Amino acid sequence: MMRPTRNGAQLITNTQGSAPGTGPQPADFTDVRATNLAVVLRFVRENAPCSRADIAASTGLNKATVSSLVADLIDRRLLRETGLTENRVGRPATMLVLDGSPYAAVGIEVNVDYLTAVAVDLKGEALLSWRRAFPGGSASSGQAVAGIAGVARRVVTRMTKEARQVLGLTVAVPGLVDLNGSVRLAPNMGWRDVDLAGDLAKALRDPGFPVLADNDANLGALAELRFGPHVGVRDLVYLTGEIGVGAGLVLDGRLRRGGAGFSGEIGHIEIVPGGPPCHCGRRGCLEVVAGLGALLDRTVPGGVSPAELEPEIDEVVQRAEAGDPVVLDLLDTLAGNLGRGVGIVANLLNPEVVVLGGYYVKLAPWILARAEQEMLGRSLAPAGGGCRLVVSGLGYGAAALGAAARVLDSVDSGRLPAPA
Amino acid sequence: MMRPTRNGAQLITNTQGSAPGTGPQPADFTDVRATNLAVVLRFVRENAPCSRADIAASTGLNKATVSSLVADLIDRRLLRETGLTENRVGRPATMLVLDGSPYAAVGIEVNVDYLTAVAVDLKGEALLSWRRAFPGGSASSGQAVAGIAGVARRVVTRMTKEARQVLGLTVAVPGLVDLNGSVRLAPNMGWRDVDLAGDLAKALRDPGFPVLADNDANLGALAELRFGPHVGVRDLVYLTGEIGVGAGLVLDGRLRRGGAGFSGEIGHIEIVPGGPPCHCGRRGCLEVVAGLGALLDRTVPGGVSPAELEPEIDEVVQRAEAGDPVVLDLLDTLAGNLGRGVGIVANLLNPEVVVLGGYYVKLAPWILARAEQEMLGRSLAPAGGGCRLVVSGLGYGAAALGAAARVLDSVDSGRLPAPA
DNA sequence: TAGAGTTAGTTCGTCTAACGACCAAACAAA
DNA sequence: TTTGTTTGGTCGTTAGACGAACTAACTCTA
Repeated sequence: MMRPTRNGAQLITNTQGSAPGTGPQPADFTDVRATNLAVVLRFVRENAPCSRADIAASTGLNKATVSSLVADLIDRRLLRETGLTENRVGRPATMLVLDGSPYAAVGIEVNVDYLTAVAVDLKGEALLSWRRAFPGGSASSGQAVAGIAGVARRVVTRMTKEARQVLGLTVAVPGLVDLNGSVRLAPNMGWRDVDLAGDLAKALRDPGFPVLADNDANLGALAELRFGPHVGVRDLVYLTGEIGVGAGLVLDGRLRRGGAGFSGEIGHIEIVPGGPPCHCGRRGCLEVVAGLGALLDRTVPGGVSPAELEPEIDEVVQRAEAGDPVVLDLLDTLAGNLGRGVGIVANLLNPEVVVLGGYYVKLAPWILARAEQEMLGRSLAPAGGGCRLVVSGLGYGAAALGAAARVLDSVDSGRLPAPA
Repeated sequence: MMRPTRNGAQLITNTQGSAPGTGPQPADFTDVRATNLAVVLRFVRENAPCSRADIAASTGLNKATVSSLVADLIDRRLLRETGLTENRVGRPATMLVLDGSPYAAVGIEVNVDYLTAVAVDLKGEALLSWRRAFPGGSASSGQAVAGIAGVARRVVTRMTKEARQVLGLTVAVPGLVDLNGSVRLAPNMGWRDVDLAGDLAKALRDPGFPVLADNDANLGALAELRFGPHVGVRDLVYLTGEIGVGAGLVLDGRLRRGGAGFSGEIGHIEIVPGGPPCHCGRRGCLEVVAGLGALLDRTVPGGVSPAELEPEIDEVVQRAEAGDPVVLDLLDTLAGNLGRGVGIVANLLNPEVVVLGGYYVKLAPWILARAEQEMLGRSLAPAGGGCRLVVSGLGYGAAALGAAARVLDSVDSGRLPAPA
């Protein structure tokens, strides 16, 4: 059991949604309550099933306070009492778990050719997982928003039928998304200045829950943090492995989105000066020397179509498994370039973990070791500053899952649903 | 006057010094008090002189609460009442200012050839500024620590003579400093695994104030944030311009040190594959293509000695001013390479500002425009994602100043001296 | 089977500190 | 002088964490 770890020097800080430059906000008692409710909620999430006494002992909160907080969370239907402990000395404890049934968090990932929607309960367990073709690349942004809204409505209806209240909806987009959830630039989608979060909220007509949008890599990082095997990790970088390459940065336990929300654009860092041309107009970008487009261009005859990405990757995997020297060589080169990109991240940010997502997962057997070696060789800090390069276990749905995780994060940081 | 900006969703978060992975700490009333004391202190810092009524109106705190908080801060000798307002309708207000006299924050920067010590008061005004030769590169780490301790003792004695209490001491080191203030690697100093903060605290024999150590670029970033013209900026990157090049990262308003404390090592990112060899064993590092060593190697006959850096830079400046085409060409190349490094930072972190420090300041007329152009041309986000490249106005003492700022930051975030 | 011991959770009184309402003080303008 | 305005303090209220005492419900032991 954990020991109490109270610490005298704490400040109440606004954790989300505050305008930049407003400075720290003063605190009052409701903030104390919100903080402690969130502490208990998170403790139960990580330690369920557990008793009130466990919570008190581990958090350092007073037993009476914990009882009050738990009662509040039960009122809000966030926690639920389950059975009693048995065969133990002393009074049996009533165990607490997260209540999975009353709420849902919705995440949607849009991409050039497909759209993924997931809903999870408070525990993070999947309630729904749809994947369907979506003409994101060819439709106008207005049509795309309408399509997303349609899917969102259907998800919400489904959740309502299950008697669940939707706590929020987040959309993951491959592109630059500003801090207001407006897509400033999404080259693959052909979007520019689309107020996705706003338009979607309008299309859903005052949905009664927050609608947000963010970059797919950012949300992938959140998914790793919540659903991946990274207990206690506070500095993590997630790399998407699609046609493009993007990074999501979690530093000191929170997503860092940059001044305008455009952080993580690792794909257009120059890795090979004078290298192959990139659609962005420059040459040798990480994306063209370590993304999947270039790999497929050279292995699959007739060029790459986004809609056929998965079978084409499978073909690469098959040829690699068969020992095709051309493919193995290309993968080794890709791994080297990827490792150089990871090395940049390791030197600049010193994360504890860099997670490879997307199609990198399938290619991991042929690229992971080389990329890690390359990264370690380029890190100034001994042993890469403790940085590990690992493969995501979340599969393709990471961004959508992260979008849902974004909603749960918001709950975990104090935005609780009102009591009934 | 600012408008009240209370925000319902706040959490009390541990702001510093907590072990990683311990998760969020519960809050009690003392945290509310500490938070609000810090809010008032910071408000007065940024708006002095101001009245209690101003504070209440701008922060949204209750007038009665503000009065109580101000009384507390006056007890602690952090604030001081100054005169009354005149010629205004209504009762004249008693104005409040930071009390500059009772405290001092000490910062020391060590380098290969020199040592800088500064002390500032609560307002950030300089009380003392020493710069002296220091055989950091040639002495053993033990001798160096003893030397630093000697200087520190003299600074403390001086402050004590002025009847000031030292609130803390921070040492800036060019190298990898872990989260405990232990220097893991400082190639230029020839140090490895030197527990600088610990040894120094020991040498000062229970000094009664915290002794910390951190990387010079990190502390330079803090100096810019506090003393530079960057009001409201929450995402800032500072680049040191010495023989080596390091970065200090401020993201979302706080220094981000990475998982082990080794963030910001931009100097050993490969910028020119197959470029000139670097002392780290690799080639084409930013440090050798945009640092000052390479520049001086090619402009100053007979190689570079750290002790002669300043006059040698001056010679470069003179030759540039005279229009020496060789020097201008070298500076242009350096600027291009620097811009490529800044472009990486802009793409990955999307800061609002990148500040060039150290000797880059003197070279700015010949490198700033080119570097900025290069950065903008490499940023995926339009207009560099709003990133500006500017020159530091703080001069060479930035790291020492930042070390002192580190102490003030600690006060600003709630670690207040006890009342008398 | 009757304590004795142990653990869980509640009740109740205390205390901290923010808040709202009110009030006196001190000025300018009429 | 009167009126209005602004400042800053007092006082009672209130939210909510905390500590101690208490009850509940079990196991263990004699």
